[in-house]
Amino acid sequence: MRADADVSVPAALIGEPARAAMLVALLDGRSLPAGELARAAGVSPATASEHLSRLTVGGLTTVSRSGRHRYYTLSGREVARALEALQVLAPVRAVRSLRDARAGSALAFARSCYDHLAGELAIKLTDVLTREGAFAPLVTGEKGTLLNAAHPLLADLGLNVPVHNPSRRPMIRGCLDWTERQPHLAGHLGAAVLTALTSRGWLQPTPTSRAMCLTPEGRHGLAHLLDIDTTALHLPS
Amino acid sequence: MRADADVSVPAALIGEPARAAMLVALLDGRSLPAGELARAAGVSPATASEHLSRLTVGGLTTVSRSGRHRYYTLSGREVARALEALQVLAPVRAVRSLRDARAGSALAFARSCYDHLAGELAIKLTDVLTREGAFAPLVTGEKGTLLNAAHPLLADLGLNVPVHNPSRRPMIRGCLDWTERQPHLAGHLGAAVLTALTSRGWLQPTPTSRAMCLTPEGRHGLAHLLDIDTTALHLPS
DNA sequence: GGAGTGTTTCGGCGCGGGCCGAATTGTGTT
DNA sequence: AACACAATTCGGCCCGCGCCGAAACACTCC
Repeated sequence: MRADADVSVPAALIGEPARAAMLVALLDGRSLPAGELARAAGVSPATASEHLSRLTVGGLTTVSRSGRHRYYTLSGREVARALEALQVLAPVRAVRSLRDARAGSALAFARSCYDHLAGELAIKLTDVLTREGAFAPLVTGEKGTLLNAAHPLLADLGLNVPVHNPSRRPMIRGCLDWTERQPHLAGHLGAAVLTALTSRGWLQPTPTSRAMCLTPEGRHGLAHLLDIDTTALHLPS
Repeated sequence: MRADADVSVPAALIGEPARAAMLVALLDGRSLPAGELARAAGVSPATASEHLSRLTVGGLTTVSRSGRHRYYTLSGREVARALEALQVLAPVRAVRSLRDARAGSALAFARSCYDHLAGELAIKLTDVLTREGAFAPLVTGEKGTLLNAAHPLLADLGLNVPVHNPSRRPMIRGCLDWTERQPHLAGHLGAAVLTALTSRGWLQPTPTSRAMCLTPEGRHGLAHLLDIDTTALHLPS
């Protein structure tokens, strides 16, 4: 028998700008050391340490120590889910500087979202795959249905998609893209696409943010793959 | 172009015990007047009013005035989603009194969850329907697949389920039950089941909480429908 | 119009907690 | 052993805000 659960506890943990910034920095599934998270949140190491301690006690993050660093990571997919659900409710943050605008446009173009790709590029990919019948139109937060596991685009990326997947995690899932306001490809396949793109050097993670950087080879490769002009792919300058 | 959204804003709104209590009270989709929400949260009307004002400015709730009452309601399904996602992360609240225990057991047995049914009874229903092949086993947060639209249990409830549904809302969805730790039936069908049960007087909403009260007729009707002994259905005393 | 009730606004109190600098612990490096 | 660096703990400051009582509105009903 379980009494009522208090929603306010995890919400209060997330509802603090510094902590929220750290959690969002971890949203792509990476493990980051305390110092880096302090910088990401714009607070002193002392403050960050206290916040991280609370987050860990509250079960939102997990620590793993390695040498003199302590790496923090989101403690599970449920945490990422909650953060995404809250992002949908979040107002737009004002752009304060040119630097912010740059960072914003880079993020808007391509960024990692937990373990898959988000942003303009992700939407382009999703659109092409949907239009060409690889899977049914995605719905935010829902499991998607695979229609053509042998779609050439997927094959070109070296992905052979099993028709039936044994794991509990859905092969295809719609994840709301909060820059584009439409669902993009997530789930197993979404993760596989991201790893394929990075492993062939088309996209590179940036050290400071979740933005993914499109390399020149990536630009040509993707233009060919998506059958569009290279100029259609913004390069965040 | 959209800059980064600040997750901490909605989270901070939810991350306050009084406000969280009011939001949870609204989780079943009802509209409640300010005074009732004040009681639900255990604060004075003055305090509740201030909280409700903040929630509304923050876009989590909507007001509609009717006479000298002001009815507040969650402003959308996204809000309910976020609350559910946070509930998964929430720790168990300690039971402080017998009164709490009573309320807890009533809630654990049957309660409304936004617009569908949750709790032990919901799990029983979901189990029977799954075992008998009405739909595939549910996964939390995912769209489910209908297998037998003409299942006798659904027919007995007067539900004729369209095989293809035109709306964007999925017919079947798995929703994590935080008392039972398994998914229960949500989506269009979940909502239809709840209305069917209440409209034939088997379940009655309680004025003060989300608990649903099983009537004697409901007890017999459901025992027959689920093909189990009436004693298997707890009556919250 | 006047009584009664639901709701909001205002003023003021007090606690919680976010913040930092300095000191401390623990772990690699030379 | 001595040093350097990451991370945490401690002490103290202070702002934000949650809370309530009293008063002001707003609306209904008589």
